[in-house]
Amino acid sequence: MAEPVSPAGSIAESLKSLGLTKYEALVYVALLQASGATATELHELSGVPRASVYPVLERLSQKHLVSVSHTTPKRFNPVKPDDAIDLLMRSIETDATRAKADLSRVYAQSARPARGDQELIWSIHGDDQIRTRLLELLRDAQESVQIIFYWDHLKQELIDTLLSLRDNVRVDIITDRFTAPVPDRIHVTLRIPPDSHGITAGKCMAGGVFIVDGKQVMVVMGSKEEGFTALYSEATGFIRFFTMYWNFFLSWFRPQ
Amino acid sequence: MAEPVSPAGSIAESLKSLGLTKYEALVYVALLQASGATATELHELSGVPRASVYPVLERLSQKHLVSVSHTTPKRFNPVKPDDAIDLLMRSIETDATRAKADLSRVYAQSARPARGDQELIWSIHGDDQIRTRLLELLRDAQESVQIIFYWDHLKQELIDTLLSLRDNVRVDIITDRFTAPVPDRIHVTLRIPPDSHGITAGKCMAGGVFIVDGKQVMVVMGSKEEGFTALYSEATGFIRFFTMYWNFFLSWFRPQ
DNA sequence: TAAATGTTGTTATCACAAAAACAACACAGG
DNA sequence: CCTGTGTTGTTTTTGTGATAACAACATTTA
Repeated sequence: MAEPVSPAGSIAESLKSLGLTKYEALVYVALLQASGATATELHELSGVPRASVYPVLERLSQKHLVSVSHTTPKRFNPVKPDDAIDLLMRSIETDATRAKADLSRVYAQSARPARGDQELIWSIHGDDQIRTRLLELLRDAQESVQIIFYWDHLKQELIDTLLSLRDNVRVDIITDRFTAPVPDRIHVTLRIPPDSHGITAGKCMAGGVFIVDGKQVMVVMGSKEEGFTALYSEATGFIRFFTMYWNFFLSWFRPQ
Repeated sequence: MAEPVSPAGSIAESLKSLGLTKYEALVYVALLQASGATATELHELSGVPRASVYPVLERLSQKHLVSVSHTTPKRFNPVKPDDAIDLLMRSIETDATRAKADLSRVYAQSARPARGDQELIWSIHGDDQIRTRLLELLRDAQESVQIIFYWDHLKQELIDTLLSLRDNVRVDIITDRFTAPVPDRIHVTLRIPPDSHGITAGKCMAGGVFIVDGKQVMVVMGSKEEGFTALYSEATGFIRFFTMYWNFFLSWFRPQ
């Protein structure tokens, strides 16, 4: 008996992040399958204890997700799922925009001193966050950008950003392959890393080193499976290490 | 000392509906005011117990809302609030669309028998839900629409819906005033209800009765303050009662 | 140098509230 | 009578909130 791709449990998970509890989700899903059902029917269909069905439906009613009949036994009708989810989303969006406004105000007001990033190494998690910070970093380049690039994603976005730099910013890229057409602005050097050490820089591995103006370094590590982690630093030791690493790559491995 | 319009507590409320806990919200807000702070500083700024700051920041890091330094003491940096909230919203939206798809499939698949609404009276809560169901109801009118209308909102939307009906559907409205220009299609009768019984049908009260084809009735009650409640029924007794009510209004009160 | 002090990061423990799960009861209708 | 409904409690569980204690390390002080 093949389970549907999204069994009730999975749906419940999605609904929970919209502010519903497990029981609320289960009962609502059950009610969709049996509009006009009684509390007992919903209990049987959803597996929720019968006594719990009543308070749960009360909450769902207050959230405007079900309507209730005035008969005995009480019968219940679900709000159409599209309307229901739009309703929940709208409520969340309201909070989101308010939060965004408030937080931005707080963030802008806070005196952010030219902070002592100089000696620190920062961990950044989350693909989006890494992408944002990376492009931000590259956009601010004044003199040079040095890149070691074994990262499948981000090709086009990266190039676009690099091309938007001022003309006097020198851009060097070391990579194993570069499928996209490469404008003249960007100096590309092909280098194959040694795959003798077990893991090839294939699909399972990805990463990159980005050195900006010889003053800022961002290192991206990870794989598609586990997600990415990035390190960012302006610490001199950190920069020295990865500049050396970059030169090492440039001179050591065989050109393609 | 005047509190800002949105103190930290209020912001925390908004953030909670985006999936953060109280502590996560407090620490994040504190961190916005002091980028690059240490755990102890955040403890002092946010009021969150120092020991709790570490797991909280760990969770925030997993949610990609902060980056962490590798120094001792650890220092933390917030993701910019716009990016952070966009990130949270995108995650929720993903769940929402998946839930919508799944639920719609469930809802469509469920054999919805020509359900025995006939003897039931349904309670509907929530302004949006009431509006949706009401317009839905009116759109399906085949022969006649009878309305008692003491409801300030919904004027234009209501008229638009009524005008979209087929020509042979007779539309009668009883109301105390009708500010909008009334097309010929709609027969409007002005009746002032007795205001002797205490409450006038003024701003504090609002309501309406909608009888469709003499077979479906929706009654909307409530006030702007407490929100609205609606009753819907196809029960013959219910319909008889409100049809009588309608005729009563039409014949009893003095014309304006 | 050695003891005292303070800070950081970590762990364990407890309190508390909401949700989940179960038991019991009054009551209506057949 | 019995069945099923609606309601009321009570217990268990879970996640969060809150406090205390501890080891590791650095700093100060005698």
